[in-house]
Amino acid sequence: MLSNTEIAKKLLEIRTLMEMAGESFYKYMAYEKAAASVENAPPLRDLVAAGEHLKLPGVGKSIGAAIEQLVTSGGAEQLDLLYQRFPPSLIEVLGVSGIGTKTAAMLFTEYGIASLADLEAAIAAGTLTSVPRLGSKTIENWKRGILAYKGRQRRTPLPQALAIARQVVAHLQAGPPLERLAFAGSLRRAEVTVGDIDIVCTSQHAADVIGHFAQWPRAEAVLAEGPTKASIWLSGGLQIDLRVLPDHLYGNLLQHFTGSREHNIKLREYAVRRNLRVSENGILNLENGEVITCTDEEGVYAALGMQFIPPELRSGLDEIELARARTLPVLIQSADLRGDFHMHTTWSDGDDTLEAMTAAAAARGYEYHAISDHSRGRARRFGMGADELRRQREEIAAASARYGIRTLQASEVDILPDGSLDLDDDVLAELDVVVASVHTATSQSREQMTERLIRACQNRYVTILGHPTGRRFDSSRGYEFDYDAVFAAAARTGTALEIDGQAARLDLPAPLARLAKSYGVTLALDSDAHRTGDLAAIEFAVGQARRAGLGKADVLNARSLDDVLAFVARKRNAA
DNA sequence: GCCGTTTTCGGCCCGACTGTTTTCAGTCG
Repeated sequence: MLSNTEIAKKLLEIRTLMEMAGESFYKYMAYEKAAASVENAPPLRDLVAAGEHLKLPGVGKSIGAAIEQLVTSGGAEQLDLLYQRFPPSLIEVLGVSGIGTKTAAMLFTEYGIASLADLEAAIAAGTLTSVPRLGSKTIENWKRGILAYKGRQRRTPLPQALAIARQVVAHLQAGPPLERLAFAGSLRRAEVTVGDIDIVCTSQHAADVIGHFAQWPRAEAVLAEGPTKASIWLSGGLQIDLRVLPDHLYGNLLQHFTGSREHNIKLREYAVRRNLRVSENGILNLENGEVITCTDEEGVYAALGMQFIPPELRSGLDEIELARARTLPVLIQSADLRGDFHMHTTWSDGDDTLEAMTAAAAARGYEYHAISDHSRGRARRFGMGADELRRQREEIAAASARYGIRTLQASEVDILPDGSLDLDDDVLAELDVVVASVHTATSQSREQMTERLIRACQNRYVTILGHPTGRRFDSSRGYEFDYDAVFAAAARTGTALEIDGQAARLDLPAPLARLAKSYGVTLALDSDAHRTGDLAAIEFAVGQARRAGLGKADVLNARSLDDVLAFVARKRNAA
């Protein structure tokens, strides 16, 4: 079963092959728009089953049919036809930076180059030296591009990219004077993974800033270097783009570089209908030739007659329509959070003591937090049973009093393969909060996993379902289950679903959190910290929540302690 | 191929940088 991301990839493949086949620009661009739409949509498998995929923006009759085929069979008629003209292996040639569809199509039809291996062989044999408009510099760039392609990791997880971005910023700030600087692109939109790092800044010394940037010692290569813009490559293939403009254009610049691409296209299409041309250089009034420049991003959206659109919502779905109607949701913010329900200590697999974690939680200004060490689980060395929990309770009371924060006792209890829990109900009943998670038997069938999770929701003591999909960037793709069935069960039983902010997880991902909200589910944003320094990972959970369009009312830990305890009690008493 | 707060037909974002060029096509974001 193909995931949304995989289907989006197939649509982009169709788009690329159509361009090579000489189809019209707008025809293949429609596939690109549809692919972006699919990325942010709820699971297509379920949409297609309900016939609702045709409601996705950019998906009409033709593309809708292709999506249906991809969902049911994993392939599409149209793709097969295109494969008759161009081999699938030609796609990898386009992965080489500097080679686009025109060049790839030319290399294939004129020189029979059908794969990356063919291209390497042709370069080595020198057969391309006689090709018109192909000089030695281009060939050298391709060689470098091939190396980068081979060494390139997949898209970089957001937390990792952010750490690198901060190092670049430190380098930039040590250079020529800057006025304002910000992360842009997918990093600012809090996408779960980023393809490259975009940074914008304003300065009166653009050329010097660019030069300083290009000389960053960690840069493996400088891809492009112009008067206002440069791109570098790090070893491993991550690309960093910097754009520098004068400060009075900061709003236009930030808006432009934050994207997404689809958001900008839609925004500009809308602007054109109002005789306005939007770019990073300002908003040009096509009627009177005046240029509106904006010192902040709010000004850009205001000039277009709409509400400010938070970066996390700029996906190109329906945010522009909502902003025009002034009906965008008011998104949750970090400052709204009053606590964190998921963290570990040295009582189980955490690195820091309960006291240290409590002090750190208090230092973040929380009203409450929950210590949720693991249950004993299968062969877990430090997991906690009834006795350990009882002893831990005394330590919690002492720490809570010392740091002036309400420390709740929780457990991250394993959901066993049959959906029962690793601790007995009478033990769970003594806890303030219960986070239930799947850690074992993750290869169960979709049906088994669905049953298992629903049964966990039905336990009156389960407050929160932890990292619900089980995916991890470093190891696991996660397990499959029927999202609709489980989310409906969570809503029905008053069980919250977690958005786990741990760097390797970010689970639930935003499209699923959005789906959960549509079922009326309450979400809990957690750090899943195993050391004091990781409590800040809750920010990543906030990012996903914002992408999902969640507001304060949707988030359990944006509520007061009394309201949280009432949420817990309501479920316990309802059963 | 998709879409509509002037349109169900006639539109469809915008600009920077590179290489190989005497004016621009291709690529990229």
